[in-house]
Amino acid sequence: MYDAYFKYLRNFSPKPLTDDEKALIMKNFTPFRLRKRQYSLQAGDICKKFAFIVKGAMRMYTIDDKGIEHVVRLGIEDWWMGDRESFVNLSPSRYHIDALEHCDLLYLTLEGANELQEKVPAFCQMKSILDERNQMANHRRLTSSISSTAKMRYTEFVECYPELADRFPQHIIASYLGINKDTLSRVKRQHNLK
Amino acid sequence: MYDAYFKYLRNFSPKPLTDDEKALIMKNFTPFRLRKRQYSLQAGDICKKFAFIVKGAMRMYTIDDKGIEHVVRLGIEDWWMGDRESFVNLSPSRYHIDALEHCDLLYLTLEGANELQEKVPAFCQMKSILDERNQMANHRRLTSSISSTAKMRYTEFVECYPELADRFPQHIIASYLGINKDTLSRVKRQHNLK
DNA sequence: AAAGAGCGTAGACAAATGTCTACGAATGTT
DNA sequence: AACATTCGTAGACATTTGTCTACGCTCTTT
Repeated sequence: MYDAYFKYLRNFSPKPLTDDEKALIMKNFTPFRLRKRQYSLQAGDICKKFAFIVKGAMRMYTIDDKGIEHVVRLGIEDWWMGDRESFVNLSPSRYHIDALEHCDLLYLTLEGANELQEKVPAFCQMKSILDERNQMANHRRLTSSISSTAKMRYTEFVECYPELADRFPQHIIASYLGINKDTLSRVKRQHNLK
Repeated sequence: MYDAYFKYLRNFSPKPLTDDEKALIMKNFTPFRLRKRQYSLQAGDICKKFAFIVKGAMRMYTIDDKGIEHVVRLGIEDWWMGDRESFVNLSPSRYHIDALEHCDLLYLTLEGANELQEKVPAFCQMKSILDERNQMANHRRLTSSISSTAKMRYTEFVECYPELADRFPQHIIASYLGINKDTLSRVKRQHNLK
């Protein structure tokens, strides 16, 4: 389990981890197996653990007044999943997180994250790089959501995240893109004809 | 000019600045007066300076293939304005930034930012808090853009940023919200009737 | 005062997207 | 094998949003 994370860390810092660092990581990451359809977080609860996805597929979403689900984030292997706002501020989350496939996770608490950030440079490095990337990705998603049609948004999504496009069911992707599942179906049909 | 920024910093760190710190800030921030309709950044250029707005109102936007402007960010007193991706990566920006009113700015270069981050704890503190906040604000904006109608988006916007709502012309706000200016006009009309 | 630019509003129409219902294929469950 | 569930597709229709044109108001500039 932990090897997946050690390997992942090498993407951010080429320097090999010391044994002490590995021990710290193993101490602070708790392996967890989340079964399909099981919740990792329920809206109203505080997000006390951030998940590193070793294997599987997850989503984070809200449910609005009309009972409609809106997918806010998707994640598969090597992605992180959690409600950052709730995690950092210890505030109740507005989001649900659940598994769309059986998942192998490594759970990290806030204290764990803080300790690793202090004592494991590679982790700190990872965090700051991810923060930057995340910020840019969100920004791009926002721009495209504001200025593009449904068809363009879907095309961009497939180009940008091909792994996600065939991993998640279509209605989930539609929700992620902020469009109706029927609309997405239509868009794909018209797209194929050209 | 600098006093505005010193005062602003106190929101992030109560500890008063030392004279050395003040000197460092004054060394790295360049005052600049940007007149109405003047550009601070043109798409294609590298964003070499980040602006702290002492006074005035600015916007950042793209122009798409059809020549339509899409406002990505708005800013007034005590806000920052710049294309972070371009600024950090020294990559050409896709955005324009200009002034909607006469502006008094404090310009900061990347080197300046790095020096301040190293040597002025209050600045570093400010940056990390702003990063967090910015991330959350973007996330909220994204969620609302994906899951809300035009009317709801406008209502949320007014609640969240009343200062912006009456400071910027309506067609700019419409663009910021990702809706047509005519649609926003309609939405407001219907809103007032209820 | 005159002319022009910027801005908000309005209405008619077009296009995009949402809603609803139904169906069939694939999959999982018993 | 029988059954229920999930998922994608399709078409008819409603609603929302965009497009275009026109008008009037305000402000600036001349």
